[in-house]
Amino acid sequence: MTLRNKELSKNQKIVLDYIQKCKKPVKAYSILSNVNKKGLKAPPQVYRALDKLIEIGEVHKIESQNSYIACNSTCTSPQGTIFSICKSCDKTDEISDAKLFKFLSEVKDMNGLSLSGYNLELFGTCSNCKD
Amino acid sequence: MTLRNKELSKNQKIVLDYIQKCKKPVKAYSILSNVNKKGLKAPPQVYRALDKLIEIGEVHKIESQNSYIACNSTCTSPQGTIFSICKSCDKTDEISDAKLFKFLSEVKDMNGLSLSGYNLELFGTCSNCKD
DNA sequence: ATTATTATGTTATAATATAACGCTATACTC
DNA sequence: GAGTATAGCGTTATATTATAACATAATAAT
Ligand SMILES: [Zn+2]
Ligand SMILES: [Zn+2]
Ligand SMILES: [Zn+2]
Ligand SMILES: [Zn+2]
Repeated sequence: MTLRNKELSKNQKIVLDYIQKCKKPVKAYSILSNVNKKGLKAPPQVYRALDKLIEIGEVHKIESQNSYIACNSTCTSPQGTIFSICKSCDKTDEISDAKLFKFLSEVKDMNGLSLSGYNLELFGTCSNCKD
Repeated sequence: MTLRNKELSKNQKIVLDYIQKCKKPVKAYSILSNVNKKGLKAPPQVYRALDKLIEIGEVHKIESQNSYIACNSTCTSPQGTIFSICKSCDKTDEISDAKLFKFLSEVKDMNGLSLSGYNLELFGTCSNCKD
């Protein structure tokens, strides 16, 4: 049983289900208010679920937006993530460009740093907003 | 007169001076308490200065840490930033690897996104912490 | 000089995230 | 299966990060 397929707890399932239904990244307090009817009443319940889901790679945090998005399953490891983010409409996609992954993963001993992970956020305008 | 060399206001100078003195990224409220004696008394004064300094490229935000660091002057544009971050001691360096810059800047029309900027945060262990 | 723009000082509040505590469920191990 | 370790839950309170709003002052542009 991989980390990823590990049995999730009740709250973890509820939070993951909700995030997966969302097209766009969602904020923690928005998750909270949307799963309120499922019994989650306070921030720690959401944040604890998020911590676990992020740890096992089912969810990623979009750092520049303080928001959370479900992994699209194409990322090979939770340690390396790449996102394209539309500054106009917030459309956000996890990118699985092999060349980019390879390039970043091969950044060895950059500045004396022995690399264990990375996060790349690409900003721009999506095709829908371009017109 | 370039954007970068523009005359700064009093509060902007105070905040930039302080950030430049710091070896590591600093938090907004830490800046606030450290420039208190210079007359900045409330968060908006710091955040407004930060907004401007970030806009002109003198300061960058380390998104994963909610902290701020002075530009080391090697980055060509405020729109593309790369940092190496030690997870053990928070040592953070702005990286100016030409190949990496070039590679990222050439990510054209990734996922339909027309790129206007990016931020890459590399995590790992610095040489001091490696032992 | 008039006007537009930018910055300031201040109070209050919003938004994001964690500490701490007592309790419960589950897994492990002997 | 009893004992014990680990992970999760529910709850209250609080810490941390950031912005809204408003009145005033300084600076730049016409
Ligand atoms: Zn992923
Ligand atoms: Zn868009
Ligand atoms: Zn820079
Ligand atoms: Zn270190």
